[in-house]
Parts: sequence; structure tokens; C-alpha cells
Amino acid sequence: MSDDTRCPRPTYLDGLNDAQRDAALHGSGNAAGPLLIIAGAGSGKTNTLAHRVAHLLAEGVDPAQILLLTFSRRAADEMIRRVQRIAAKVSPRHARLAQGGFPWAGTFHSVGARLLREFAGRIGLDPAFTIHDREDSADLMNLVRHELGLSSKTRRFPMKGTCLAIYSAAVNTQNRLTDVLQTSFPWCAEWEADLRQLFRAYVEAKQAQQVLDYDDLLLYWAQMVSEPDLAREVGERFRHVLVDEFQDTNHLQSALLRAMKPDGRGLTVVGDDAQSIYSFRGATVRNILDFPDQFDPPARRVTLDRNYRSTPSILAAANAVIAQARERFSKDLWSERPAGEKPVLVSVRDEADQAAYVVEQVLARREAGLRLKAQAVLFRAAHHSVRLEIELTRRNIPFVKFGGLKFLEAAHVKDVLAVLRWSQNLRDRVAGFRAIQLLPGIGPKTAGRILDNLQAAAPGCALLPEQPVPEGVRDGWVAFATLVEGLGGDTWPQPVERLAQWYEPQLERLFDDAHVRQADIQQLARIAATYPSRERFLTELTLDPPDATSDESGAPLRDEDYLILSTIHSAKGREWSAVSLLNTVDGCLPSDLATGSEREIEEEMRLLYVAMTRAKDHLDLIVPQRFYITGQSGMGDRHVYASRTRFIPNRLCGHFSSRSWPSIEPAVTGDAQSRERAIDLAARMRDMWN
DNA sequence: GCTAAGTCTTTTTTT
DNA sequence: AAGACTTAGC
Repeated sequence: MSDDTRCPRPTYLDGLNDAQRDAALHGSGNAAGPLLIIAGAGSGKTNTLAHRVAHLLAEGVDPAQILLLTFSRRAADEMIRRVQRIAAKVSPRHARLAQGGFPWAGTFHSVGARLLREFAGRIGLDPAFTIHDREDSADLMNLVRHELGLSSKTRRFPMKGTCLAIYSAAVNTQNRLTDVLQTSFPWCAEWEADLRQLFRAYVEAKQAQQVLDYDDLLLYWAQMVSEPDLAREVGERFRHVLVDEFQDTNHLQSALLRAMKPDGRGLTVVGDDAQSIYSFRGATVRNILDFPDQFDPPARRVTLDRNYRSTPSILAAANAVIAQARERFSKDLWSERPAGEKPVLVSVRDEADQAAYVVEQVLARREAGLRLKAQAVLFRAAHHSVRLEIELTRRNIPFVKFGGLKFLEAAHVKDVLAVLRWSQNLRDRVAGFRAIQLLPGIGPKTAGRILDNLQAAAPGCALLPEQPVPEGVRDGWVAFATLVEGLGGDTWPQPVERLAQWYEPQLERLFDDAHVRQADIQQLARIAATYPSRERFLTELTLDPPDATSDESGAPLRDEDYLILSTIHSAKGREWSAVSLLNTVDGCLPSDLATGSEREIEEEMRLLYVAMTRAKDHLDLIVPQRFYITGQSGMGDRHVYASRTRFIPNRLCGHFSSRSWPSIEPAVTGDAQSRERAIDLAARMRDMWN
């Protein structure tokens, strides 16, 4: 018997290298033990996982038995597309099977929502529960906070966002409140007793209104599978559970995986500890570092360290940066591509020059034949790109921005959605509270009273127009109440259009830039029309919000060429031929707000690593020398000097080339001047801390 | 009881 | 630069 027949290698696996194939084929047959794939940046992770899924299909696993957990909806779609392409190579039957889709592919949160709706009856949950996004949750927290009288304490009580952050951290890390306060929010520790009371009331409020927040989607899921019978039932339904971006899962998520797959059989997780960048959301590198030894026998580990993306020069620099990290699965990425050019450290005077430099480079590369879409500008915080956005708009260069303020978070969009949500569920206090106050002359007091009345009354909304409101508002209120009552009767998407019509005068009254916002409302109506019903629209929008904001520059058409602007977090998993990183400066990266502990600083270092490893061929790290202080009157000249990020100390400079822009005139006075400035600089740096 | 104006705090990354 | 809270005025 020849080797070939004993180990037949299906041709659809031909494109993989040895390690990738090893991962794809792991545990062929039924006895697939737990598998950890450490997949470095650009090592073909998605491809490997997609092959593994296709291989499972080839072995006869039904797509409905595969639970595929990814970080974002977009990642899930991409994965499924690839699986379908590979399955087409296996056989026509498998192609059809894959074409039918994977019902259980998505984010932890969206899969959680689906499971909970299905099992709602058995865990005492209303199957029609609504889902609050972060801002809704913060609003509810605020409501409760006021009701408990915590806002009028003599010493200032933490604000709604902080309260929610503390609550969320406690839930996601599964730590005690005391510990969470101690480690992450020491300045709020004095409020522990009040916070505990607040959180208890917050949970009760959610339950009274049949509302779940993001954390609940995981928490209820975890609670559900902590019941042995349900755990077995859910665990058996999914013969295979595959988790992407495992380094960014939190304690709660790993607990829930373990509950479903106690012995790890059928469990595959993929990740890269060097790219863990979500600890602010409770994610912990420990999940991936400790994964193998959770099981007996321990999980098999496969490392993918061959990089197919970047030039060796870029990889060498990125490896040198991440080598400074303290704890990780050691791996250095390698590549067989030609060396390429070193990453460039570009020194510019200020943010205005930074924007000008980026535009010049982007245009030059486009002249050289590189499409805008193959280029990206990355940054730590969404507002870092403001200058550049202005410059791009002025120069008529189309761009799309990822990350930062979402379309759905804009006040006017939230207003319309609040009315729509309230019309669906009049007991939704958060939506109602916001919706009712849209009427001029009605504030928190009247709104609260109306909601109390509705709560007390029997379900059904016949009495809405009769609610007590101040005299001058009567007519407006009756018109509004009638509209809200009528929305349920219209066929979708009529309600959104009627609502938009009603909202227009409010828009004029509330905002100076009403016409810009009006465009967003129309955009919302267009998005709404792509959903089959009001219910589906409202529930699915919270979990899968549209990606990019429709900017004033006008959203570029799909087939048009445009430049990508993105926060580093939103750039996860993506790649471009040329990447420019803005503000590679201490204070921005690491962010001033994240230098509290060594753990936070390490995460900022990984952030730089993630940014660098997005680049295939060209990488510019831009270092503005000074920053103007915002908030000063008129054309103030107050500024601070910044220095290159601490993650690229001098001893690593050999991995980079350096340049200044605009190029320094070789004038005799140049040196003297710059030295004088340097002395000045040191004094100012000290002054910053006075 | 509502709104508008003024003061003080917080300020990132996202499902 | 925005949001939360307080205070003054209608």
C-alpha cells in the first residue's frame, strides 16, 4: 500500500503550507480534541480556518452543526465566502451545501441573541426582548442613578458612562466589584456600596422592561449553559465550535465555551497573543496563553509563523517592536518576499504638515499606479484624523473612515430610532424618555410622569393622546401621540418615512446644521428599507450597525476608488499595500489615558504592532514635533512638544529609515536655530507638568 | 416645571 | 469640545 493511499490528500488543500494543512486537518474524523492555532499577522489565518470548515463539510458535518464565532459581522461574511469558494472545489454537492449558508456564524453577541430567543421560554425570558446598545444602556443607568438620588450627593458621583463601564468590566471579567474598582477604577472605590445598589436597581430595571444589554447577551448565555442539561443540549447541537480572534475574548466568553465543550472536543480557537488589543472590554491575553492546559490531555498547538503579507524589512521592524513585550508565545514572523524598503520614520513640524505630507504621499503613490483603496491611514484615536479629513475634503480626495463615532450614535439618528422603538414597545423607558422629550415644552418631569402612567395602565396604547402635558404643548402632543400609535399599522418601511417627516421641523429647531443631518435621516430610511420588518430592523441594527459614517464629503459609491482612514482597532485583520500611521508619538501611542499600568502600556505596544503589520510594501510612521493646544481662543500659539513613541527607542532605529518633511534647507543658520529650539523644548517639556 | 445660560468635569479603542 | 449638573428666569 503506497503512502498516497494511506494518506490521501484532497486537492482542495493544495494551496496550504504544512502548518496550515495540519491545522485544517486536525482530528479528522470524530475525535477532534481541542486545538489552538497561534496565527501571526498575515499568516493566512482566515484562509486556514476557512479550509478547516470546508474540510469538516467534506467529512460530512452539517453546516448547522458548526458554530463559527468571529469578531465582527464582516469577518463572518468574509469567512463564509471563502468556505464557499473552497467547498466548490470539493464537489458540487458540497458547493450547494455551503451555498445554503452557515446559520450559526457571527459574533458572540449576535449568536447569543439568537440562542437566547430560541431558549427564552425555558429560561424565563421574554422571547421578544429588545437589545440596548451602549448608549441606551448608559441612559438607563442614568435614569436609575437619578431615581436613587445618587446624582445629588455632595461629593460628585461617577457619571453614567463610568458607571456602565464599571458594571460592564465586572460582568465581563467575572471579577468581584471590589477588585474591579481596585484595579481599574480606583478613583471610584469610595462609592462601592452605592454602585452595588445602583447595579442591583439597573438589573431590575432591565428585567422589568424585558431589555438586554450587550453584556447580558453573553451573561445569560453563560448562565444558561451553566445548567448541565441545557449545556449538554447546546453543546451537542454544535459538533464543532470555531472561534476566531480568540486573543480578544474575555473571561465570560471563555467560560461559556468551556461550559459547552467541557473536554474541548470539537473546539478550535485561533488567535495571536501579540495582537490582543481589547482589554478595555475585558479581554484577557490569559485566555489564549492558558488555553492548552485547561484540558486533559492539553490542547494541541499549531503555530503559523510564515507571513505572506509584508516585506521582510517591515516584519523585522515589527518583530523588534513586539520583542519588547514581556509575556507571549514566542514566534517571529518570517517571509520569503524580497527585502523591500525599511519602514520610514517621518519627522514633520506639526499636525498641519502631517496632513499635507500624507496627502502628498498618497497622491504620489496613486500617480505611480497604486489605487487609493490599496492605501490606508491609521491612527490611535478617531479624532486624530480630523486635520487630514479637512485636507482630503479640500483636495477632493474621496475617503471612507472606519471607527470613531458611528452613524447610529449621532443624536438625530438616535432620536428617530427612539421614537420607532418606543412605538413598538411603550414600556421601553429609555426610548420613551428620549422620544417624549423631543417635543418642545416637555422635559424630564413630564416625560417621567407619562411613562409612569403607561407602565401602570394595561397593555395597549389607547390613552396615549390623553396623557397630561402642559397646556401650550397639547396640540403638538396629540399629533405626536397619534403618529406613534399609528406607526404599528403601516406597512414597513412606511413608518420610518412618516417619522422622518414629523422629525424634520424638530431637526430645524434643535440643530444649527439641520440640512447635513437631514441627509443622515434619509440615509437611515434607505437602510431601513433593506430590512423586512420593524422588528428585524430594530434588533439587527443594534448588533450589526452599518460600518462607515456617511460623511459630509458624501459617501463614495461602492465602485469608486477611495482612501481608507481607520482607527487601529478597526483595522484589525485587514491589509493594505501602503500604510501611514499618524501621531507615532508618546501621548498618542501610548495614549496619555492608557499609561496607568504596565499592562495598559503593553497593550499600547501591541497596538503599534498591529498597525505596523497591516502594511504589505510601504510603511510610514509619522512623528509631528509639536501639537497645538486645543480650546484656546482664536489663533492661539500655545503648543506642546512631543517625542517619538517610547516603543521605538534609539536601539531599534536600525530597522527604520528616517527623514524630515518638508526637507530641511541646508542653510548655515539651520543648525543653530534648531539647537536653540531644542533648549527651549526641554524647558517646555518640564513646564507641561507644572 | 421647563428652558437657557453658566460652571465644572472628562477626554480612547468597540460588540 | 462635549456632556453633566446647577442656577436663574419665564
